[in-house]
Amino acid sequence: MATPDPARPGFALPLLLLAGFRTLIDDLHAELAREGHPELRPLHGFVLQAVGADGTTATELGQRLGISKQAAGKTVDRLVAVGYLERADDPADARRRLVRVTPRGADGLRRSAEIFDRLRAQWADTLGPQRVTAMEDDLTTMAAANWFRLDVPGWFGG
Amino acid sequence: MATPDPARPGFALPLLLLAGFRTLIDDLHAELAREGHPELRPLHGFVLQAVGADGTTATELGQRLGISKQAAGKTVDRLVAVGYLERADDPADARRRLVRVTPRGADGLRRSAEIFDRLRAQWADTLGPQRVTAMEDDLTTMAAANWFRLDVPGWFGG
DNA sequence: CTATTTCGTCAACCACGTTGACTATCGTAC
DNA sequence: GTACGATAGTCAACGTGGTTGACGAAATAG
Repeated sequence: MATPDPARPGFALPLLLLAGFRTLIDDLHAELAREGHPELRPLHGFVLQAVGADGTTATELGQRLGISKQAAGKTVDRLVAVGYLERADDPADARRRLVRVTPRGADGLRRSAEIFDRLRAQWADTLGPQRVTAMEDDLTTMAAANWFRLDVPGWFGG
Repeated sequence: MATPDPARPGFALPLLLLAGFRTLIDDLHAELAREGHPELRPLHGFVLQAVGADGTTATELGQRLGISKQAAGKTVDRLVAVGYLERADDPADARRRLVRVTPRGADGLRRSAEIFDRLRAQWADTLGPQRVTAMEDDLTTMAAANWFRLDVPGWFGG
């Protein structure tokens, strides 16, 4: 299983995509930990990104991430507990609880983006810029429908 | 978040790799369900693959998958419950419980491989065979170290 | 004013992973 | 032949990230 089986070419591709993803994510978080964000877990970056600069609510966050509002609420709880998000009352609607990125969360987000840029540059150094662009273009073609879906029902606990 | 930000090229790559992986896995399991394997969950295929034709033990399976023997044992429990794996005593060592793929498990595995081959062929039809090969080669270069690691510590429940 | 919808939360549950502790068995060293 | 260390499997407790169902409080529509 550690090496591709030439008689089964199809099996290699999903594993390679997962391995590529994991490589980037692992490198990102190793570097984030070095830069003062050891608490930031892989999912958190995507959640912070989805909350955005304007803030949002748990229900809306769930819609953006493709998960239930309850799951979104629990994730927000964890991010609040580690200081990356904060909640505030909505003066215009007492049912809503606004979720906002804290300064620390914004710092983590900014560093994540910078680190991803550096990692992409590393890939471009090794493979050549046009190969990386080709990979992005091809994946966009084949996977556009799943681009924004972060939930993985049935995959990681469904 | 639904479209890549040109100012942040690095952010797109991991999301695209994840989306590509998910696309293949989702398509695989949609087709597997159609072919009589609705119970087969995404992780199961990798586990069956890791068990292999010769069978193994829970501890060895854990080592192959990079997870603890306890986690491997629980996963085997689930696969046994749905009929894809079976346990047997090792006549030569009463401590060991051999784990083997059942005929149904072998059928699922064979179909998975065939479906992956067809999906790869679809990608090759759309992108051109040399682009798919290039993607595989490039991912092998960048992600070889994570090729066989299926565990995602800190990612999906760590 | 009442009926409906929406937001957030609580509770129970599942999948998948962890660590620690424990039993039973094997292999070896004496 | 017995004592001992290493190994296989399991149990228990827990953490993370999901699910569905139920419910109260607040907004909105009639």
